Amino acid sequence: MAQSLPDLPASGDAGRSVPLPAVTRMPVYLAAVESLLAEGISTVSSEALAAACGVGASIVRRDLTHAAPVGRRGVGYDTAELAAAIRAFLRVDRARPLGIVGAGRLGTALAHYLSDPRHGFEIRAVFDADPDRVGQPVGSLTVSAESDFREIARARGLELLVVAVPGSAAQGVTDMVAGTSVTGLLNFAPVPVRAPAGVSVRNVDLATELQVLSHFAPASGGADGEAADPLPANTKTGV
Amino acid sequence: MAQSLPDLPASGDAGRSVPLPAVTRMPVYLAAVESLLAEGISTVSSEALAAACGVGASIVRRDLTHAAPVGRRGVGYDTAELAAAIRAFLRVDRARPLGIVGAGRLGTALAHYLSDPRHGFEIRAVFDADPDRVGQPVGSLTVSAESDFREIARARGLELLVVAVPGSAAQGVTDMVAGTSVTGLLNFAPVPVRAPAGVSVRNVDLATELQVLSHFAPASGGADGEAADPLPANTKTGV
DNA sequence: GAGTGTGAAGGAATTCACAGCA
DNA sequence: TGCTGTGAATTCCTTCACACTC
Repeated sequence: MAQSLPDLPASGDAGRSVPLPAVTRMPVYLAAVESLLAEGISTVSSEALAAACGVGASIVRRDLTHAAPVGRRGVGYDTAELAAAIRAFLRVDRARPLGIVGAGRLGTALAHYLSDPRHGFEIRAVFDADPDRVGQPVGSLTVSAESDFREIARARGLELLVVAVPGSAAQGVTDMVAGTSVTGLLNFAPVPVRAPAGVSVRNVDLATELQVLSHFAPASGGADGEAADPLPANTKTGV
Repeated sequence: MAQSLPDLPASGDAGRSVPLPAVTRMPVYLAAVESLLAEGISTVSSEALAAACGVGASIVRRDLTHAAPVGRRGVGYDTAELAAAIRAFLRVDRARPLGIVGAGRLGTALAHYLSDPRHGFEIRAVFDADPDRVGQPVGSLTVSAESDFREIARARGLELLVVAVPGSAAQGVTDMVAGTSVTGLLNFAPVPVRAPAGVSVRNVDLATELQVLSHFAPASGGADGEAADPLPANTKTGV
């Protein structure tokens, strides 16, 4: 390192971006801090937080200086302040308008789960391509026709979209979001999708998760010489 | 909290372990290769596979030498052979016996989704603590009482367990698996669980995933100076 | 020539260790 | 003294470039 050019690392980009692994840990911290808040605890140390989240203390400190630098030396972090800072970092300090495409079993399960406002989201629409499902109730909402997506997305200001449709339909749904207010897409369909510019995509394939787990889980009763290395601690998101 | 202690590095283990990021990419490769197989394509290059999976070609080669070293120089990878090798690596070369705890909306949705044998799993039991749900059908199975878990798990040789119960019940369910044939646990409850020794845990919290996505998805229409760095490509599992 | 396997270089994230503030 | 914030060291993963095989 230390080549001739001192800085100017990311050309033109002012981007002081937080490492992705750190971002994925923030919701874990947030959940832990909210739990402390609920118990009336007003201060927490990096060590205590680390223990609650199953990570090292120094990584907690580094993460928080990146994303929520509200610690006080010799004291710790004020829980209320820290929770607010993390929520702001994750942009869930206001409930974000959310839509779900696919009113099948998975889609409706997600709709009910995410309707808890504590998660930071507000479900404003559920769509389905099947005419039989359109008009059916899901929680306090009514299923809308997928063909009305663009209009409704704009009208209701949807910012995030959960895609819970069959794999064959996923790319089509993804293409729909171009030019709408949607800037993030959580894809549960078991196929990769290419998103329009300006839209972030995160894929969550349940079968994939299980297969990864499967690798680390030996057949039991196995007196096979195979030791099967352990899964390195808090893998994956939610610790 | 983490499950297994951070250390205890599989003592005595000669440890030639594949990097975790590489493991998480294997299901993606597998899906792509199976798709090629279905098209009757019998050979694939690292470059072609990389393009299909949205990663670099050299990482594909490195991953495959780690986990499925079946390439032929100057030729490429035989798709059938590669698929078999990856399945073996992930231990899904035989359908793995799987149980689901929690027959609520999410649990039943997962049950139906995973009942497709192509994923490499065979659902052998669905449990619930609610007596009203016990005896109800889920697909071709009948919901069993959670209190019968240990007995049924042993009898049916369950190796993996999907936990789809409320957060308050997750640790209790996790504790149940001690001493059974279950060696892997996929936790959907939004709380960290500590697993018994010898059991790998992977947490998948849907709210967490959305919060991570939320960070990368700016409020639309935003003329806010905030540029919001883009999500670094194929984050998370499925490509 | 085509394309894998791999040492070596490069970069990113974690961990260490301690300086600095309350 | 207690605990955060942070340069420096370390470890891990990725990328490069090419030797080697078909």
